[in-house]
Amino acid sequence: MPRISSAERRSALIEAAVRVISRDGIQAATTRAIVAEANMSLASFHYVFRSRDEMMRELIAFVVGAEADAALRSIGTGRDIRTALREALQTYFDLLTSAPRHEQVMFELLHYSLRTPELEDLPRQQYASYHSAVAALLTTGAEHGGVRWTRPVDDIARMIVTITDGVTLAWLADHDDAAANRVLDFAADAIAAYSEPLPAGDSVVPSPSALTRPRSNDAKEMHR
Amino acid sequence: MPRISSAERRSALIEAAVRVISRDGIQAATTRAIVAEANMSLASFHYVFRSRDEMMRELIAFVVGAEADAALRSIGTGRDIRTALREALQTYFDLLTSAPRHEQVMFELLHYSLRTPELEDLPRQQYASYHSAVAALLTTGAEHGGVRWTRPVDDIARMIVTITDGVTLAWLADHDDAAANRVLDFAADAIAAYSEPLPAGDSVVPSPSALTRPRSNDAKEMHR
DNA sequence: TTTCGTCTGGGACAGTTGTCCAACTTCGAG
DNA sequence: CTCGAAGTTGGACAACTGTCCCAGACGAAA
Repeated sequence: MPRISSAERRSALIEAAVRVISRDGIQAATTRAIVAEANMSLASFHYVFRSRDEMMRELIAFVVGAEADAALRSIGTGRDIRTALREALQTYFDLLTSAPRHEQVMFELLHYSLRTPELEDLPRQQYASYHSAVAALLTTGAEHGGVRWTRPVDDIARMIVTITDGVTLAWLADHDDAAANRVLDFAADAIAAYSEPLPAGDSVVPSPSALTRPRSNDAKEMHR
Repeated sequence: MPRISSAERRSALIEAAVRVISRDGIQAATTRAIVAEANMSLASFHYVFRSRDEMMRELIAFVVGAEADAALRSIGTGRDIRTALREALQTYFDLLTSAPRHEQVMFELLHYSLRTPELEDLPRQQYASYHSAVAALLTTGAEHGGVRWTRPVDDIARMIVTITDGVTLAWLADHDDAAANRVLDFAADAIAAYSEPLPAGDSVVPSPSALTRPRSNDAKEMHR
């Protein structure tokens, strides 16, 4: 087969492993299944990875990073903060229903990490990453909506991650779209209750223009 | 070894399997590990179970039933509904922190079922079981607190399961007791907001003015 | 006591797993 | 062109997996 640099092979194998795990579960992500998916020989695997665990570690870091990035792109465009929240949650839910396997993989990797001593520091980082991504989203959303949070953003971010995790699990189990949407309505109400209008003149962004501002360029440069 | 009836052997093996999974994860629950934990010979396994999958199916049913039972025993004793809710959530959280492996096993079994075609109907039943157990709890709690829910109990039950699942996952990942307690405070507030005093005078408890008042958490000391 | 269905245990089977090796091929620097 | 490093390969290894078979051992009915 073609001659490929070591670094390319690493990422090719990781991407192949992600496909295998999505399709058949983490249990099926054997070295042979992965190299078959990547159209490589078995020996290539241990040429670039010292062990399967080493590859798993890189895979998880890669996939968690991508997940946080995806979250950061889901800014709601609603006029008021409640609508913006609901739309962001809907964006996530649409993502879930259109690619359920992806979120399923996230959970499987989490539990795999929790059971693997060499990876036991990863779950903490994984959730810290989620929380800070959502917190950044909340801060941006509040500025756009001309409100401020009456609780620490970190706490509210954790509430949101809590709810999306819970909704995801239940939906993966019973695929009840309507029930999930009712829970998301509830969540948007409850979270929006922890916001209040900014005192006049105190705002960084003038309220009226924020309300009518087009949504185009906002999400880009906000990377924590 | 002693002569044991087929039924006894079944439950002994299932209990041994639960111990193995708790200790080492579902991927370590091999037939050999299970019979070793139960002090049996390997052949005994296939004498009472046609296959490992058949045992897994029984194990999940057994363990999910026990989980729903445990939920039903966690009725809050608070006078107002908000306090009762918070106490019930605290009971669950104490259970989680004192036996984290148990909830971890629940998730692992869920994901195992989702990936096993012959078991794919189990997750739906599992969550239906959780939801109805919590719904029963909510109905009892409302009667006890002299209130009624302003939304269908089934929806509220789903919200609660959503939140406990989410809190559990995050806590398993980062063991942040304080943050979890703040989320549970939030949940109790938000859920209690969907209750209202019974219209007639048949309420056992005087109208609680603190019903929907957000309350800061009186966090107990947390380790770390 | 004999019989017979129920239980037990050791061992075997074929398949899969992670890891490694020795041999082979390619390629660019000297 | 030479040569050594980098890349590639099929095959092997020992360990482990789920499952099965058969020779027994037990206990109650006959």
